[in-house]
Amino acid sequence: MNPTAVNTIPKTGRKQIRVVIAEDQGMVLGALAALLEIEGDITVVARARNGKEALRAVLAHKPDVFITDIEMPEMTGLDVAVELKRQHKDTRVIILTTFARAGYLRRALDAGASGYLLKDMRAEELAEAVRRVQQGLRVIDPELATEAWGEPDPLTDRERQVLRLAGDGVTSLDIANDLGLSEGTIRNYLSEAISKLGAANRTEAARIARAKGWL
Amino acid sequence: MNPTAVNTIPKTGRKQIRVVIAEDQGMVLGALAALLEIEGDITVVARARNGKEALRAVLAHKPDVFITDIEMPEMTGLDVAVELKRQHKDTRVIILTTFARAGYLRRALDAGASGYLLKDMRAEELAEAVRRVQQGLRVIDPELATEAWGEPDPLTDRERQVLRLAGDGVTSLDIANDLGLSEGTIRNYLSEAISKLGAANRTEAARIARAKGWL
DNA sequence: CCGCCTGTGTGACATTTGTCACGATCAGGG
DNA sequence: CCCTGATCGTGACAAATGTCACACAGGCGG
Repeated sequence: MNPTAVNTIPKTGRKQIRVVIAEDQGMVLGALAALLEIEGDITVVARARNGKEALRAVLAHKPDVFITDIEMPEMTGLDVAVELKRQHKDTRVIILTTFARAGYLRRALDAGASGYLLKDMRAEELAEAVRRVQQGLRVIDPELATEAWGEPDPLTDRERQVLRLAGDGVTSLDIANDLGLSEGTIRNYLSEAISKLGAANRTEAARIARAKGWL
Repeated sequence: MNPTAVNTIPKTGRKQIRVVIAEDQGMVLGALAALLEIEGDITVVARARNGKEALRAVLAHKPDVFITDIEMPEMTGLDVAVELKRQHKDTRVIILTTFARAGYLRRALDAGASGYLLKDMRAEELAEAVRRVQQGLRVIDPELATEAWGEPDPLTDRERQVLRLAGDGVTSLDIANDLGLSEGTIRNYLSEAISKLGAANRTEAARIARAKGWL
């Protein structure tokens, strides 16, 4: 069974598209590389298993396209994108992630990413997206593109920070000591966050915020 | 050992190893298939994106090896393995998952799985594992193999059930109504679970239990 | 300069949560 | 038949949590 064997684009004709891939799960990283390599017109010049490694690889190889996961050790894929933008590198960035969260997409676009794909799209679409992006087009998952215009994150930085800890079961008092604030203040932040998110308590609030990609 | 059995397997010489893959993320599914196909001695005869589809595919194609994710729609990879065992099918099962949880491994072995691999292993190891498993060997992630013999799940069914809800932010009273019990009873279960897990509160307890794969 | 928002803090109060001690029932194993 | 463990319950108490009202600082836009 070889559905990907044939494709519209000539495999050998023009110059190769050079790609760097970053993904923390080794199995997925290797598999994605294999997937792109069999396309013929795409070459994977480097692989990275965390954000810092990825940044180094992109700076060193100056690929046409950089494909990256978001949640990685050391540095987030979004952080890497931001850094590349800051340095005015012209490598195009494709975010490839599990999470269909409006918050992530928004941050990705702010970071100048050219693509935002979900891992549960069809595998064939990845190579196609690489070609499109290399030509200067944008490739955004269609469902997300609309949903993203939904609700912006209502939380302030402090509220987010406090809620993240509370959601892991850290106690108000411990959070206060961690951040050098008073316990009452922490309770106020949590109360605010709970009401903004329409939750019944800190745990539910954290769950909601996480689901929306705000944490 | 049989003289015809070769250690270093020639990529083309022998008969192909027939494989079915199940994985809900299309991108990963396609990529894994590509990864195995380039090995030459492995053929992916079918792909599935959920548990039921996977079960049908295995029954229809009777492959040598069945590679499956755990967390999938419709039916868990573990459920599929259990069902195959129940029907005395001799397809070998490899569980391929993100989660290094002792609880999952234990259940996988109970379900008669021949392999338990983590997605963050090196990609090359997958094909090798397929070959080993087809020869009747077991392939278990080494770190897990030891850790799994560590702690068994200390929670009772009720405690697990209650903790799962509490971890999502459901209130003691609501849980009580849900399950038709008294609120005090719920608090007792939670208190027990918290102390068994060495946590400071329900939220942390849920986090710990989830991390261990007990929820 | 005047609001307005965020960040920070206090104090008071009601509710929820966590702990303990104590029972009762029921099933299964030795 | 007795012991054990899981299940379910009550009552009481201490601690954590959630809500409100109020206050004061700094910054930013109008």
